Amino acid sequence: MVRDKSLCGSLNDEELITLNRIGRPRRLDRGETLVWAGDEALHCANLLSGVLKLSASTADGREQIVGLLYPSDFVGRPFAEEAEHSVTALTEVELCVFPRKPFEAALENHVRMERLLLRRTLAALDEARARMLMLGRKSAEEKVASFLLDMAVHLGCGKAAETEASFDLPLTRSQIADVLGLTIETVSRQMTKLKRDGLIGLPSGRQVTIRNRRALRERAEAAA
Amino acid sequence: MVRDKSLCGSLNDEELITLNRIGRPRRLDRGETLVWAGDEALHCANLLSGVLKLSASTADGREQIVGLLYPSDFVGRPFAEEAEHSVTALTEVELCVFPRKPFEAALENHVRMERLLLRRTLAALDEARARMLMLGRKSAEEKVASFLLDMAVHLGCGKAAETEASFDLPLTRSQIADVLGLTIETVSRQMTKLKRDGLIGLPSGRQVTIRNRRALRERAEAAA
DNA sequence: CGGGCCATTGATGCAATTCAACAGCCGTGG
DNA sequence: CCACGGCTGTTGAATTGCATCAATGGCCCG
Repeated sequence: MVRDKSLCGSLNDEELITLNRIGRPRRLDRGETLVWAGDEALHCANLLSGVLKLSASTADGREQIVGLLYPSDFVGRPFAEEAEHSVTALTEVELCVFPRKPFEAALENHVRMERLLLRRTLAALDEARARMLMLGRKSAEEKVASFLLDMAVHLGCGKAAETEASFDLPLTRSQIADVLGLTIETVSRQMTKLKRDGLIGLPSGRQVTIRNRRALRERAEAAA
Repeated sequence: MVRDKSLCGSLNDEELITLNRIGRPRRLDRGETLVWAGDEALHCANLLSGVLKLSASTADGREQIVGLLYPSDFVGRPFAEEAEHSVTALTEVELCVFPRKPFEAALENHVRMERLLLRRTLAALDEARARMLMLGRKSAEEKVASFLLDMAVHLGCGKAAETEASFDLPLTRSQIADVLGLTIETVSRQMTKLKRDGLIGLPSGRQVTIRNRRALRERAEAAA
């Protein structure tokens, strides 16, 4: 099913053979990191299952998560010698890893792959920019509300328009804070506020139930 | 000189002919906007001279500038029916505009153009993510210092390592605030602080002199 | 049972926003 | 020519949203 949307998917047989020749499966445990920012960029990959975080940090250790990757997402940065961001598993993760150089060569030889990657990169750029609006201009409450709605969508509890939805957050409070540019405490406080107001339920640590999607969307304000 | 780095540049003659057939020159005055967020995405373009801002805003009107475009940068979003961001001229601007559909067709037929666009998009994504770190994790002073250093680079006063550099900001204080996720007043205060401390000079409204690049870099903290 | 994590909650502090006043600059039109 | 209003930028005072500091409880695992 991942194959349908992934870079490997929607390739023809010949292209698939090429990719398979250079790709190797790999598993990561929760917390393991595949790439460290600043290291030589040796690999690209396709995410098959699980969730990855893409993070950057300041010289003095402040961290910002600059992207979350879900199954079928592309991992890595072709054409760069050095990795700009760290890539770390938030859950157990399965990848299909390609050494970067051969992968780049494959891109050159298979126009459809390159085309596909271009479209994904353009989409990723749109998403990054939407996040810039959130980081720069939203309040803590708006950030947390948007985040929860986002998670619901990505974890598959998205579409069911106005029914309740429950899911398990793959992130700790601290990681959520790093996504939103806040602190642990503020995230926690905003979540209990949303709970007090009946918009969400927090049965246990990582579990979230969206009780009133419409109202939550209102608190997320801003442009979708 | 723009041709050297632009999408049109580094194309061969046959490709150039194709582009020229579909592209038309266009001029924008300071403040004119080429594309409105939410409108149908009709055009792509190459920026020949001047500076453009790319901006997003919340439902209630808060604005965030999500990117600045300089000569030779690519403008627009191929393969999207609707524009996600507004594109507005910060200075007088010259563009080479392509209707989106024909441009997409040209991409399909000219692999090297597509390849070039992919690399640029990947670079833009890196830059957007660097900005996310800034928006989420830097203090007002760090933001302003980084911004000024950035501007120096983009306006060509960049390289001259440790000499003084002067330039004219193409942005008003309010626009700088929209880049940094701050308010006008905070930007103004931080700039006069940097001036008081002797790191920069502010001869007149829009003019800036970088007096001590090294110290300014220290205040910008974080990762470059 | 004890020691890590993780999350929540309260008290306090501070950086940035908000509200407000004012000065310089410019073009317009009396 | 100068008076005027609009726009940009600076500065001050008050306010506040979020960070910081600190304490506590739950949970898992050794």
